[in-house]
Amino acid sequence: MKLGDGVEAAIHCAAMLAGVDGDGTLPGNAMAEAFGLSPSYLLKHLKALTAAKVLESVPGPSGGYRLARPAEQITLLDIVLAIEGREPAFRCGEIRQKGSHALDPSAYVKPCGINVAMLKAERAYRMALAGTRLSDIVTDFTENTDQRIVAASCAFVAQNQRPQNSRTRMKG
Amino acid sequence: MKLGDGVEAAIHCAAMLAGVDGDGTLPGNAMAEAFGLSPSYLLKHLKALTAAKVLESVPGPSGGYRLARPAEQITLLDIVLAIEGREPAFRCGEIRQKGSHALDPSAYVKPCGINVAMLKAERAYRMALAGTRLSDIVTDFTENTDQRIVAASCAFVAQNQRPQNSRTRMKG
DNA sequence: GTAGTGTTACTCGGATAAATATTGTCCGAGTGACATCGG
DNA sequence: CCGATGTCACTCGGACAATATTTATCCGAGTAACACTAC
Repeated sequence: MKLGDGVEAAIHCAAMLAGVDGDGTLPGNAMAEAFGLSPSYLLKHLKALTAAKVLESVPGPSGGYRLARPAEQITLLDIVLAIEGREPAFRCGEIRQKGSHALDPSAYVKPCGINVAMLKAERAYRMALAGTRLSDIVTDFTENTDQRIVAASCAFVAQNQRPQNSRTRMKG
Repeated sequence: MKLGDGVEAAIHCAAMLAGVDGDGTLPGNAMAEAFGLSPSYLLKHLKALTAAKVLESVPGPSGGYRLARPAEQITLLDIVLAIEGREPAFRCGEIRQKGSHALDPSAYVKPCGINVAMLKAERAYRMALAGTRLSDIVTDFTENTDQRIVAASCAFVAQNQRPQNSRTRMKG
């Protein structure tokens, strides 16, 4: 029951990407530096988010990552599933029919009650994650966070974002 | 986000232990054989359950394991926490202040909103687990399972349980 | 026949290897920007 | 001065090690039953 460490990084990056203007992008390298992570490792997770259609990637200079859809349409569940995989945490190994006194397979047509209970709990977990949109995270961040952090984050985004439409970045 | 494989075994064992008479015990060896698991490995998890006060262990011949309290007072959450550990799956590494442009620590007094959201979801998960008692599992098992399985399980328990009060087991 | 005693076999408990998943790193493919060259 | 072109640097993407966690195993400590002996 240990959630991968990359989930935290993924959500932070997604929240930061929600702050870029228009369809501009933010390089993974900049985000890694912003959060003190090894760039190569963060790329691994950003790649997973891209494969899950949560982010879009733009190659080449002035490339980077961008949200694949508005922050209102991205939930924490999307991000968690993209990083941790879509299959449930509890996988029933059907050990009830693995024992030495196994019965005829026809006896095991009904699902294992333990599996049902565990999956029910996990469904509650996913429901709670699905109920939190990325835009909620951003709103809560801008409202209930020390304004120094908000200002610093906005400044960082403004300085590192790469506009995509016919404009080059200004340096320094 | 992968739940340990021992959780399934632990719940099955606990449900089986709920079927022993009085304060009789069931050896871990028998349960391992019943579910086709390696005995030495199952002992590890049973030990964890014992340390968490979910089970009680009786050493010596005619010893074994027994529920530490009635099945109505044991929830799936107790078992899961005993096996997987009590700390939450999502651990906030506070990467927001690990970056290169870290601010004064006084800016980070308010908790990270992402951490709050994740912990809220996990609380929902634990609430669902806490809402399912071991007695519910047993009831659902006896009512909504093929009676061949129920009969086989009861027979196995009756044959392998060790009465604890001044009576020795009858063999064969 | 009954009580005491020593042995034995069975139990759980902790410490120790193997396997797997996660974490971390590196190198290669692709692309747009920049400088250079020609008109 | 303007446009085309070649080079370059920066990006993401996938393949490759190191570490941590989980899984599996073995051996030792403890205890109650059993057999034996003495009374």
